[in-house]
Amino acid sequence: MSYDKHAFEPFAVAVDLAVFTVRDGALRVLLIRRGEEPHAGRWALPGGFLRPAESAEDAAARELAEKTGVPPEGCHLEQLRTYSAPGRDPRMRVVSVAYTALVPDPPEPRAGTDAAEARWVDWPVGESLAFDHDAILADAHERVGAKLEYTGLATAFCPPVFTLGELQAVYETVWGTALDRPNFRRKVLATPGFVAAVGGEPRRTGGRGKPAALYRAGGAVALHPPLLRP
Amino acid sequence: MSYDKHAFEPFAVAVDLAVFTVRDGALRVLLIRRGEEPHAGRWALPGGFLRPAESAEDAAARELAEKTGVPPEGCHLEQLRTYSAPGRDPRMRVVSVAYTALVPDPPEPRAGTDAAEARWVDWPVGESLAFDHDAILADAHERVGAKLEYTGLATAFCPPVFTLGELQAVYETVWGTALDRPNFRRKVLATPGFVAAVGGEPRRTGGRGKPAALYRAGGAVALHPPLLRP
DNA sequence: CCTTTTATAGTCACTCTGACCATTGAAAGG
DNA sequence: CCTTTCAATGGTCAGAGTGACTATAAAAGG
Repeated sequence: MSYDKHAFEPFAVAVDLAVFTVRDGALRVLLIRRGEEPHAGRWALPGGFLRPAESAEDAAARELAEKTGVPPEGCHLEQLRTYSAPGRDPRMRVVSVAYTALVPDPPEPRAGTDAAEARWVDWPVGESLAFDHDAILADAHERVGAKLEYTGLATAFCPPVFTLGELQAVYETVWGTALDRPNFRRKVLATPGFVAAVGGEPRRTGGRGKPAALYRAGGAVALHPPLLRP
Repeated sequence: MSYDKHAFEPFAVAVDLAVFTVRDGALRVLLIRRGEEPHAGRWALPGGFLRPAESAEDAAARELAEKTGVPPEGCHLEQLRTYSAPGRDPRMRVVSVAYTALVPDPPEPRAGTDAAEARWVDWPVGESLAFDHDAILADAHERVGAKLEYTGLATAFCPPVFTLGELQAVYETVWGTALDRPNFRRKVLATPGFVAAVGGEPRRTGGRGKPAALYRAGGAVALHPPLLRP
């Protein structure tokens, strides 16, 4: 870096969170309704400013815990990209580091001091969001869909123990396409490290149909071969 | 975002550039030798602070043009990620948005006012870089290697018109592995939009061996099917 | 008991891939 | 001039992976 002999301007640095979950076969995103100007009354992504001794990762984890009540260990949190257009906030110059989070079982969100309301909203969101949050959310969704292909990320949407049907529902919900069940099963089980069978062969019953075998995340970060979209 | 009712600290915001090129079968990265403290005399990534009315993308394009003399249209420039650890700069709190750039034919770099020296250095760099630039550079290299698999990015390393041998050399150089020439050819030509044959069937002669047919970038951003690493 | 529903097993044709071998066309060297 | 060398190009072949599809198993609900 070349700070020397160059002036620099101070900026406000914030984090914005695109928090996704899958519930009842629908993809949902956590939004807050803004209580103050600008954009009062409109939906926006949760977020907040960095504190003096805090990295953007720390701030994102803190905001996630504050807004959802989910501990940072229980969910996937990943930097998306940084948005820095000069006019993106009408009040002042704000550079925002956006994060994508995936949570398995969504508790009811908490409205913070700054938000009139916090809620899980079905994707795609009907109305347009505050600031440039439409673009951030679209980028986040695209990233999640792409990462399902070549990483084991889909298990982050699932509880610790899940069935292959639940895992398939994650793919179908995020991608918005139906998948062939036997073929999905074959690919997942043929990919080393994607899922691991739960010992003792317990099965989930209670619903309709034949009881399903249970699996947990296999710990693999990259899928070989990848599970490509149709 | 939830600025309201929260204090916020001012930060300095900078961009750092990981500029790669392929020359003589070697992957090279553009580095500057720092002229001032901290880390005076050590290699670092080129970069600089955002100006008041400038986005990070604008600042990265400006720095790239200043340091390399390459016009922004002629090369690939893409945001990598943002580094914001509190102690990453000993002088003050600096949040840096890192960019990866790929340039085809490297002109001699210009030493800026802040750099004692600017040079193309072979990858991997022997000595450790200033600040957290080792981590940034490693992340950039990993990203470039991954993007070669599923995007047509490799053509960004090549001149406007190139041979399949040159394209293959890009893959081999970035990945550090040898590829089978007939198979590489088959896959590239079978991937729609990756490359387009130059009309009139001209061929490049002058070197050893049979003259090679010429191609230009096909304009495809995503490769279907992808060209996976061995 | 019979139907519905979901999980699981298996088949088959087609494509893609990696590992090869063969040929072509130019330059280099005697 | 002829031979060698070298890279580009064309082709083969077996095995893995995939999509489409059929069949069976095990539960719930009437």
